[in-house]
Amino acid sequence: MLPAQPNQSLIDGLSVLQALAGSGKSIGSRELARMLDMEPTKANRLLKTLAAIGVAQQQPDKKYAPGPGMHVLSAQSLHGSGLIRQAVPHLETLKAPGMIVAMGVLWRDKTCYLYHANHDTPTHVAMGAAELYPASMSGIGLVMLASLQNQQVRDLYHNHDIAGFENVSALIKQLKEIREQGYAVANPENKFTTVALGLGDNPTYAAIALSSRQMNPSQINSAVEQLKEARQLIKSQRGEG
Amino acid sequence: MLPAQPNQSLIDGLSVLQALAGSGKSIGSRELARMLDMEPTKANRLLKTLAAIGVAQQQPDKKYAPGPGMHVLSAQSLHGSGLIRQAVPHLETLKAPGMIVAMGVLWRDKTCYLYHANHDTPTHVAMGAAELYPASMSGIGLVMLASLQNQQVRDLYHNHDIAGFENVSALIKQLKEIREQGYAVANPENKFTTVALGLGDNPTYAAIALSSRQMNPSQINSAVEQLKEARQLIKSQRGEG
DNA sequence: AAGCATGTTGCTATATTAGCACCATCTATT
DNA sequence: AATAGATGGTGCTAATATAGCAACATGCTT
Repeated sequence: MLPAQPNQSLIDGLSVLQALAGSGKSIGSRELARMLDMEPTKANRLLKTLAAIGVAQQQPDKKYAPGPGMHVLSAQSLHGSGLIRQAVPHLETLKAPGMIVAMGVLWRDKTCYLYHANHDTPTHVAMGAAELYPASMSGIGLVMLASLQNQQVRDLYHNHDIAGFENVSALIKQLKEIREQGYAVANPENKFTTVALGLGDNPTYAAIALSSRQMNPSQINSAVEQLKEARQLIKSQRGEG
Repeated sequence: MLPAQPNQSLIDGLSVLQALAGSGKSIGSRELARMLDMEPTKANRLLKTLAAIGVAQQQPDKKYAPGPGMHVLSAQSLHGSGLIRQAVPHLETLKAPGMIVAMGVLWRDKTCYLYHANHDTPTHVAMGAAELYPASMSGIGLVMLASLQNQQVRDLYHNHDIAGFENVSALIKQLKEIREQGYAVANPENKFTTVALGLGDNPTYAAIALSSRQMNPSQINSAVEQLKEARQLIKSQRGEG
């Protein structure tokens, strides 16, 4: 919830930072202003401020790219939360041919993968995933959505379409089911089945998932058990157990 | 350089974000205010703003911890720059018993390691390094400092002690040498020898290094050659070659 | 050369933040 | 149980920093 006196400049600045980090290439200030529907002067000043503190850097062609500070931020947050360090070893034991192992968080109405691997993906590629996928169509996203209150979900999708669902009520109905059974099953495109489980309660800070070609009920059960075991191991390593 | 109209709120907000990411534990607003020498109301409002957009999250005890947005930022910047993805495979080939392989960037007057491994460090641990070390005492830091202009170095250490050097002039003298020979050799504590090489020119965005117990001149040469080879491979993969 | 897009700045009305005083809540101490 | 101190959080108004127009310099394309 917003404080009594939210800092709008910080919010805008971080939008710019996100856009810069997510774009994957260098970007000019007016171009970015259009992307974010922002006044160009403002975008320019925010970018230049980010560049001054090293989080962005300005290239010879005057466009802006992520700077060393962004890597520092990234490395420190990876390290600081300990999530990756503690979870990855256990995720790697779940690897198997034909099976995708993933960990992710909810970002607005998207799932952001922090780890995404099949059995032969090298670790550094798995960790560099960062793909964004509609939350309502991913197992991880559904589990994370289920950890929110219904009103928060309604706000999130206020005036937006929900990929894979007719309307908010249909989504909320499925979230109720997920809360009851404690895990989510998703079938995007009816080709892959994903089973997902949340990590941590209040707040659920991330979720882990197993995915493979069309699973039958007994395979789903087995995936749930594997995920529960991994969750337990991660929990105890994080000192929550 | 700062723009005509820098955004102070954004600068302060990112200091808070950095502190939060770097602290490794949850932190209260007054505590953080003291750390950053900031007025407590301000710190509180910045933190709550960060929490509202998901970059921080408030825990049941009301303290603040890094939130999912920070992981998103981290994952996107890791992925977006491509640095890790493109460099790590080549760094891993440099691994050898007794040898430390590292990649890092300059952050203010510190070296921040993005990758730090000996021959048996698992990749996900190597990538979660994020240690901060005085730049003037690390090979990577010296190489990155050498890529700055002397005046920038002076500004950086204005009114600060320089670990390992008597004064700025002594440091600048060594930087000159590094620029001439194209690589840095550091001997912190006279126990380990580190050889480091910069990646990219104008700007030098990162540096790579090999480190082991006391190297003799021929070992240093061999390390330089290995690093040059790795740099060439990384460059061409990044499309700079 | 002309036209257009871009990065950047100066300027001032305006919206936003700073920071004090204050409240509610929690914990530790008496 | 009462008290003292710390904390997270808010309301208020003076003081300040930002918004956004207009404008300039520069580079690219036609």
